[in-house]
Amino acid sequence: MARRDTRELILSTSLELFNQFGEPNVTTNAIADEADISPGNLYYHFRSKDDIVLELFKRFLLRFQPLVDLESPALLQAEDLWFQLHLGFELKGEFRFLYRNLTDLTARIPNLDRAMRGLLQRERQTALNSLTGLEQAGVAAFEGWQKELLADSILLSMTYWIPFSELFEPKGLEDSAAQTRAVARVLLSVTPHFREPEKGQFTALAQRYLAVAQ
Amino acid sequence: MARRDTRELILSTSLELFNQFGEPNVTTNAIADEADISPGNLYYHFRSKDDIVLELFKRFLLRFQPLVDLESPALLQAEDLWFQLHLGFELKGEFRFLYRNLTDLTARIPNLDRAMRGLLQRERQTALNSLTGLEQAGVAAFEGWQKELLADSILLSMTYWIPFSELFEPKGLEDSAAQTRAVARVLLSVTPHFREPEKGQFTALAQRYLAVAQ
DNA sequence: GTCTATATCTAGATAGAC
DNA sequence: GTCTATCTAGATATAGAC
Repeated sequence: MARRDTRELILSTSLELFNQFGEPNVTTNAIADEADISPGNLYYHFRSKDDIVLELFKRFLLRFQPLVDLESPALLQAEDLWFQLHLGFELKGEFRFLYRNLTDLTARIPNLDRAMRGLLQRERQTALNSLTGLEQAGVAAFEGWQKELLADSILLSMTYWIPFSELFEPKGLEDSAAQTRAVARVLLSVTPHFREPEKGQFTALAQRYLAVAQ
Repeated sequence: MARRDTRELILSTSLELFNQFGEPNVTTNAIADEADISPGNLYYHFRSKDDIVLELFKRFLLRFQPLVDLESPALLQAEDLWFQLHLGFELKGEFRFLYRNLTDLTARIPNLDRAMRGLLQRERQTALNSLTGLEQAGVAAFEGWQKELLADSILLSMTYWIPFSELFEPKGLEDSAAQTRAVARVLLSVTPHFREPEKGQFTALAQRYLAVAQ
């Protein structure tokens, strides 16, 4: 097999096993086994297990980056924001092993720690910008620290919704219903700050989201 | 040393190390070392490492239970609810290692999985009851699924606030400021649904909470 | 109850032939 | 590039003396 193909095979197999069983519970031997290659071959392509994790994280970041670094959020329509949100949840679902063991992974792999911290900061800023955009468009009004608090609360949802929902429905994250519910939830945490008529409109929209996902 | 004392020493040492370094990164040898006893002695008192984790969880549960199983939440004043909330966050901070590795711990230890699932369900119910209490007291009004969504969102905060905040301030959980902020956050996620004059009162109260914790 | 010494096992990782 | 065989380290856990 060509050099690149095996490398890709190892990555995709690892991702699958990590997501299914949790990264700490998947050995390099198990990966090699599942990919039908030898352990030695795996270590020809990757220097270490952490190296595989890091490469997967890079792939995740490459696809997530465009969603976080929005150009002019203030100009976006509210609908676009929910769409971005949905894409984000979907992508995180695809790499959900990263979010199940965040603390330990970042503690173990310094490069991942740095990158993840940066990512979270940018996500928070993006959330803030979006709220500001809604404010400037006259759709919503926030007083005092409400905006910052809401941004944190959204970030918490975006970061831990996946492991949280897995506590209740262990295999529920494969279908997209849980992700849809997550989006609706975030949506409904913001609508109380909307003014009419947008308040009623978006509350109804979120309710419909939720109903579909039941 | 008396039988009981050594056992307690092992438990308290384990809790300390688990909280500091994360349970997966603490070996039984390290525990024995820190407690100034031999590894063999440790295994005289506990059959396995999981046994230690489970016993610590039981201790946690014993103290947390009374906070969850409130008798008649509808009769409680709003102030009492925040106080309960605060106590809960404090207690979870004391056993924070449990909440950093929830997924892996529950995957590894079936007994813990069952108990934790039950606990989360009861917490959710308590949150719902409290919101219903506020509703019946005429303090707040919720439409549609807002109440259920808010309960989930509160439960998410109560479950993952600790690991989440550790991502930003790795050593921040030892002081109680982060816990106070967490309480204020939950508080402020509910106040938008309050009616006046309680709305203004509690928003102000939460802001003061936050200011103190900065 | 507590120790020292050690068994057992499993993970990550390497060496060298092909 | 890929394999087989093996090393090494470190973790859980046990045996048996005191």
